[in-house]
Amino acid sequence: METRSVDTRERILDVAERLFMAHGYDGTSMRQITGDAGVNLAAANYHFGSKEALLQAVLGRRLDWLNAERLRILDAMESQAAGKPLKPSQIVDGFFGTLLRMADDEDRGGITFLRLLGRTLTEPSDFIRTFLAEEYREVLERYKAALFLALPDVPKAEIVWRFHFMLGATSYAIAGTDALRLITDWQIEDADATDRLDRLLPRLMSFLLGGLRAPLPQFSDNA
Amino acid sequence: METRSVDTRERILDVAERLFMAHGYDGTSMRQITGDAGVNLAAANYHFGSKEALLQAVLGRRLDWLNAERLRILDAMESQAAGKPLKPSQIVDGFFGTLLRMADDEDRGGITFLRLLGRTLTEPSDFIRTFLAEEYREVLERYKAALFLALPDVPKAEIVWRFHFMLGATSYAIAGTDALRLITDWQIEDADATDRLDRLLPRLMSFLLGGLRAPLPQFSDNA
DNA sequence: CTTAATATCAAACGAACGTTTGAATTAAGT
DNA sequence: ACTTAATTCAAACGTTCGTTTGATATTAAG
Repeated sequence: METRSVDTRERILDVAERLFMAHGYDGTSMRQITGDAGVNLAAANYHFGSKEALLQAVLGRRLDWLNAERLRILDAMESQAAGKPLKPSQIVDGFFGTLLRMADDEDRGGITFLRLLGRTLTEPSDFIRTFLAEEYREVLERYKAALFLALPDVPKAEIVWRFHFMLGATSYAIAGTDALRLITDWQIEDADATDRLDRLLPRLMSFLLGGLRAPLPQFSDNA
Repeated sequence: METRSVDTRERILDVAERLFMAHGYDGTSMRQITGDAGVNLAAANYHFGSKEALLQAVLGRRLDWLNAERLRILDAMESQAAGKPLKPSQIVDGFFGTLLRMADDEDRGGITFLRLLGRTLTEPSDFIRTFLAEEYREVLERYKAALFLALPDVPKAEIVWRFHFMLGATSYAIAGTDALRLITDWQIEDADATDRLDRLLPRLMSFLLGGLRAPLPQFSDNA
C-alpha cells in the first residue's frame, strides 16, 4: 500500500510546486493542482491536511536539503580554516552559490523551485513567514556569525542590512517575474536558458560582493 | 455631484492601497476594501470597472507621478551636465533615491505605497506585468541609456543585469515582508521607524553603488 | 481467507468570491 | 420647478473556493 500513495504524494508536490510558482499561493486552487496531477481532489487534503500544509510540504522538501547543505558547507569551510575568519567571498558563495547551483539540479526542483522560493520570500501571509523563519533560523544565525567574524571592522548592523540587500537581489534575480524583462530589450544578449543560468551565478556573485564590501554609508545626522 | 464621488473614489484607492500591500492582490477581496472604506460594494465596480482596473488605478496614481519626477530629475541633471556623462551615483540616486524619498511623503502614499510596489514587482499575473511594463517603459529606457554613457567600459549586458539586481535589492528592502526580519535579531539597532527610513537610503545607496561598480565577473567558459 | 489499516473516489458542504441589476437618491443644468 | 445625469444602495447572480463525508477499493498482515 506504499507505492500508490508515494506516487500520489510526490505527484501532488511536483504539480503544486510548478503551479504555486506560476500563479502564486492564492492564485492556485486545490482543484487545479489535483486536476493537473491526475489525482482525486480529496487526495491532497488526505495526504497533507490543508492547502497551507501543502505549501509548507512543497517548500520543506527542498529547503530542508538546501539549508542542511549550507550548514554542511559552512562546517567544512570553518574546520578547514582552523579558527581563522573565512573570506567574505567564501561565505557568500556558501549561502547564495549553493542556492543558485540548485537551478541545474532537476531532482531538487531546479529553476522551478528557485523561482517559487524567490516569489515566496515576498509573500505576506503570516503562516508562510512563520514557516520560513523557522526553516531559516539556524542557517541565518550561522552565516551571520561567520560574516561578523570575516568583517570585524564593519558594524554588525551594516552587515545585517547588507545581508538583507543581498537576499533581495538574489530573490528578485531568480524569481524571474521580470517586471523588467518585458521592457528591457533583453535580447541584447544570448541565447538559451542554460547559458543564462551559467552566467547568472558569477554575475550575481560579483554584484553581491561589490555591495557587501562597499564603503560604509555616511549618515547625514550623527545619531 | 462631484464631492461625493471624489471622496468615494479616493477612499477606495486609499484602502485598496493599504490592503493590497498587506495581503496581496488575490488575498484582498472587494468586500474587504469597500467594507473598510465605508462605501457600498458596488461603488468599486462603478468607479473602476473591475478589480484588476482598481489595482491599476492604485498603482498608476503613484507611479505616474514617480516616473514623471524621475524623468524630470534626469532631464535636469543632463542639461546641467551639458553633454558630458553623468556620474553613476547621480543616476542611481535619481532612480532609486527618488523612489525611497517617497517614503516620507504621506500625500504620495508613503511607506505603504513603497511596500505595495515592492510586492507588486514580484507578482506573476500577466495583467500586472503588462501594466508595469508600460508604466516603466520610458523611464527605464532613459536611465539605462544614461548608465550606458556613464559606464562606457562596462558591457551593456552587464549594466542591464546590475540594474536588475539593484531593482531587486531595493524592492526587497522596501517590501518589508522580511522573511528575514523575524529571525534576525533586528533590534540590534535603534529605534523608531522614521530613523530606520532615514538611514535606509544611504545604506542602500552604498550597497547599490558598490554592486554597480564591482569588478566584472569572470566566466568559466569563453563563449 | 479474514481482518484491519490505508488509500481513492464521487459527491456534496457552506462560505466567499467578482460582478451585475434596477430602483432609490443626490446633484447639476435650465 | 423640472429634467437629466451621476452616484449610491440592497439584493442577488452564478461561479469557485477549501474542506469533509461516507462508501468503495486496495494492500499488508495474521
